[in-house]
Amino acid sequence: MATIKDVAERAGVSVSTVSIALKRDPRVKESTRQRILEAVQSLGYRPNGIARDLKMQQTQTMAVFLHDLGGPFYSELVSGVQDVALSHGYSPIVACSVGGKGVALERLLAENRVDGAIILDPYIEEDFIRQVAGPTLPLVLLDRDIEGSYVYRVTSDHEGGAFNVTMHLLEMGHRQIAFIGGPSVSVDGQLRFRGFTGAMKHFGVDLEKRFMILGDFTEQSGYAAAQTLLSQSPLPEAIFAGNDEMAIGVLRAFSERSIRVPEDIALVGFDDIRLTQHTTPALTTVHQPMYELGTVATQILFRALAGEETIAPVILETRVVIRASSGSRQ
Amino acid sequence: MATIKDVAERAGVSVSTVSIALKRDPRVKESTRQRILEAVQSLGYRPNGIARDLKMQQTQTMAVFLHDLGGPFYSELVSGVQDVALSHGYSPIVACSVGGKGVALERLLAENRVDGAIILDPYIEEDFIRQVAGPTLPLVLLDRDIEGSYVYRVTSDHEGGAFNVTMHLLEMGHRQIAFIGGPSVSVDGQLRFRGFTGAMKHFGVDLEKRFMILGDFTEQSGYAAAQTLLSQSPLPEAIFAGNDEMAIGVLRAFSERSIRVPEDIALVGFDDIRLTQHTTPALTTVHQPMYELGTVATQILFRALAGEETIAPVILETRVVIRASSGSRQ
DNA sequence: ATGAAAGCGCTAACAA
DNA sequence: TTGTTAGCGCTTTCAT
Repeated sequence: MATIKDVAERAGVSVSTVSIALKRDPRVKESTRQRILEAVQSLGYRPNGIARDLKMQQTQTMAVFLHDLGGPFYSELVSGVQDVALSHGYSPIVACSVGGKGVALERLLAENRVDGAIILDPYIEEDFIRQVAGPTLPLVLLDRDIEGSYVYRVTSDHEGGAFNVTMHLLEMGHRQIAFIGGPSVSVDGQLRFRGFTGAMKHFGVDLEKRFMILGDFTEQSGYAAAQTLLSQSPLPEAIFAGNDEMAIGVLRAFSERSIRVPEDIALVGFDDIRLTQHTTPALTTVHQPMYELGTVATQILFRALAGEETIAPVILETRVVIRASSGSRQ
Repeated sequence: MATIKDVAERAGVSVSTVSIALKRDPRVKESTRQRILEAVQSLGYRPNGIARDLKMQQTQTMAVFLHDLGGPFYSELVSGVQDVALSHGYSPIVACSVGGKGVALERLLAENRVDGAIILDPYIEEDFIRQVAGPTLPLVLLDRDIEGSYVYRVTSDHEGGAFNVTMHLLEMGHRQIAFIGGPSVSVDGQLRFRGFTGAMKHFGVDLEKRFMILGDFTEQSGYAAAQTLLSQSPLPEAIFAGNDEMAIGVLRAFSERSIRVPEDIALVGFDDIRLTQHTTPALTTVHQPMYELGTVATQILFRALAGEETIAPVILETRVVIRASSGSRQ
């Protein structure tokens, strides 16, 4: 691999001349620039980014950490990030935080290989985040509730969305409503539950303990939750699944037992993943503005990078999407 | 940010001692190691990965380039990559190759910021790939047909899969079969077309020009293709959409016009994305082993990194998944 | 068991 | 307009 030194020798100039010539600095004469360019060409020289990063003490790179890439709307989030990052001359890279005790986390965050990061992963430990964040590494957390310096927050209005979709069920006349929750670490799961209970209280409806089931946001766990519900009749009149994945699991369990949605029981989810439009019946759910989440988070990251220290947490609006699964008003 | 030098001073030893002590080298006495560890602790020292990368001339990091992260089965691919990479002490990072003329591409590949990469993107230019690949940067291409040194190839058997699923349609008695192709740059699209024509020829069925339509693998283009077909009756007896996305577009167009699948017309896709199980009717398609694609590609990358120069291209088996959309044999 | 010193490839202040 | 030089933070011989 040719280095800048090789180019300098070949062109008969010093390294510094090559360095500045390559950034089209007008200080270097056009004729020498040409010679340098030829040397670059013939040697197949490409600058070593790592050396530059070390010298410059920054990488122009930011990371997005996702718990698993499979998440159904991550692509939109990442587009949002990418659009903003590129406009600042940054390239975003995406890494999964799972696997091998977070090798990628260590390597990218703890070892300074990126200038900042956006994190959407309930499982990354709070201590680690606090430790690693700093003036040279601002961190924007999505759907987390951690305070700390150089730690910023953006979230969707999970509570509001859950409140509204629960109100929708209540307005449809349902009272016996089951809730299938997410894993306890997930703040968004907790907020959705708060929204649910809030609406129930608002309508003066008591919660039934046996209708509160814990899942883990997987289709599997939705399926299991439906089994649990089925084993202890009578069924509730409606189910609010903490996310669409679990709602789809419920749907599968019900279709196996020929229980009709929404005729026998209404069902709503949360997230508005693409699949919800294609299930039978199509699923009523709550839409999160994922693209915007990405852009807003990235904008905050750049403000932090620019030196702004305190930035208020941002909460983005969600929107109830009514489809067939919650029944039709007659 | 504290550096190794700060730690050395604080602990009253030399930089080199700190360096080796930190990798638990037995040469350094336990008592000094303790002192060093304390210094690390109190200064909050974390090694600078970039400096190490520069010195070591490698990053222990590999990249996966995807055209867009949204791709429905990328997550499985990435899991496969991750599992193998981690076992080699590497962390994979994922980057989108689109946007801003491939800033990420430049930065990660051309500037040595990763030790190797896996590329799944028909749009990245062949020249760039050839130029950038080298002994210090092996590249594994998925679904591409580029020869070059330090360029390796893995692909699913698109042609075989397409052949088989077309045979399935033919065996169901269909003869007038339309094909909706992918964008011309995509080798996999071409191979699927080859498989299709191969099966048609095998059955001695002539292709009708008006039934060959070009799409671009988006749902949109499938919808448009269906419109085209509808505008020039009679309809074919079956449609082979080059991928599931387009098949879903076709389905949408047909449902709007109340054309029944498979009663009025049979339909098959390709890829076996998750959605195909949930469409109405469920979609017959061809399954690609995405996880395996990831593991195999990564293994090849590490063989190349270990010095193996010529590695034969690998082709992985695909499998026809028969569901309702292709009709039932009576 | 520890330290001194060179150097990875680049940039930028300062000199000439 | 170009060259000299120092140094980014680390690892690693080679001395001691």
